[in-house]
Amino acid sequence: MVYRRSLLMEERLANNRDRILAATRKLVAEGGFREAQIAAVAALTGVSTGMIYRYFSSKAELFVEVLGAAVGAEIEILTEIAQGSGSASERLSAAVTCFVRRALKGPNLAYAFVFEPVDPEVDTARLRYRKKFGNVFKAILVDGIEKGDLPDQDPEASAACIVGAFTEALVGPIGPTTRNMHDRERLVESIQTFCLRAVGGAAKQEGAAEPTSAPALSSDPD
Amino acid sequence: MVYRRSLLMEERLANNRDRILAATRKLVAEGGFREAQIAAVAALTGVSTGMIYRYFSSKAELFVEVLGAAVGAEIEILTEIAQGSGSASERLSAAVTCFVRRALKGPNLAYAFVFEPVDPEVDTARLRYRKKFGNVFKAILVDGIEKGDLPDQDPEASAACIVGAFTEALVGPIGPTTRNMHDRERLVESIQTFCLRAVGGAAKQEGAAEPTSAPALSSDPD
DNA sequence: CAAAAAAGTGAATACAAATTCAAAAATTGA
DNA sequence: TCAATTTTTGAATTTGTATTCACTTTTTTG
Repeated sequence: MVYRRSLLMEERLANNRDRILAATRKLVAEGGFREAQIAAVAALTGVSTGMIYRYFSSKAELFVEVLGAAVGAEIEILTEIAQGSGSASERLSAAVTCFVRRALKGPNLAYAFVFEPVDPEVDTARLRYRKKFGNVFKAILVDGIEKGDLPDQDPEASAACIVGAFTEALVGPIGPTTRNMHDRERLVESIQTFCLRAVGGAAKQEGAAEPTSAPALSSDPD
Repeated sequence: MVYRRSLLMEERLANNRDRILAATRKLVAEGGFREAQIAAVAALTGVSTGMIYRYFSSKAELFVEVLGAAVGAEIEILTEIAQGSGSASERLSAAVTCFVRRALKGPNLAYAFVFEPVDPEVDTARLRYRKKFGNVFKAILVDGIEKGDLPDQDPEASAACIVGAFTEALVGPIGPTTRNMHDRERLVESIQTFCLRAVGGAAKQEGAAEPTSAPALSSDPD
């Protein structure tokens, strides 16, 4: 053989993959999964449609990976908060606030990731991810209940409720509507209070934790 | 003209329409919107595909109508509870419990109506309906806040949170999983407690209201 | 019954997008 | 530069349904 993948080529391939992912992510952020057709992704990436299939075996796989990356980043941030110091109530407040704020910053992407209908395969993945979000909250709850910080309750159910609560409260605002900052913060607070009270936590504690790590639910990952 | 629609024919037409709706509903209940293709609906109804288009201008319209009917029935039941006597807390508990129980009875249909991805037109309708559910709860909250029964809060946001909470908590159980009665009732209670506490309501009051009207979130509307 | 009109049929068509694949371009090492 | 090999291309194919429409059947009334 006279051809063996050079290092340079190796790099380019990896680079291509990343560019495809980035393009998909951007399209999803702008117009939801709906707008991220293979042809569009290819065009934005600057390659042919066939190329996409060299890197991803199907559109669903591509989507799942994009979804997974974005969600993974969020989970990481939340997990950090969940494992931080402070009472369960404080951590819960911080986590909810953090998630909601970030979602409001990248509304389209958040909508796509949380709600937008795609195909079954992607939806299955989404369900898994939602569950993951739930687990972060569940951990906080379990800890709080154990320490007597929170009243006894089914942490599984409560965690699901929490995820559902802020998620649904976001659907409206998350749409094309561009709310102003004031409204947003008000919403953040409403949701936070709701969730905290829901699990029987102590009254809120403003200005807790909340690391300001890299944005992930906004279109440009700079 | 030598032909004018007789009363009998009029009836048959209306009957056909209903049968199409019923067939669609049944298919959705069994396999989600996914399984309710025009061909399948036609077959189950016992008519040709072309017939469907005599009664509904598109599949989306058919779906929206099915969705609307089912949701409308639920809304009616909830509204009755919301307008009933009793404290806001009691009515809220009753409404949540009622919805969750009914959803658990017809899991597939509930899933389809609450979550299953279809097409944009249907999804838009679904959003509207979700909002409607929210409004029922909002009414209870506003009333409760006014009467000093519940602490001050943004009823809009809280209502959305409530809908999101029980909805999300249902997703898991709503799947193919067939939980037993005990688990179910436990879930119902967890959700109810969560929601009630979330809005700052008084501790629950077992066995309140809950009219046992006709089932609607179960496949057969007998 | 016969003609007029509507209801009903279902094979053919339209369609939108994902996926493939034969050919073209690019890369590599001698 | 050349031959071997891989990467890339994008038009053609596939796929799965929704939708249409020319035709058949039924209904109605004179």
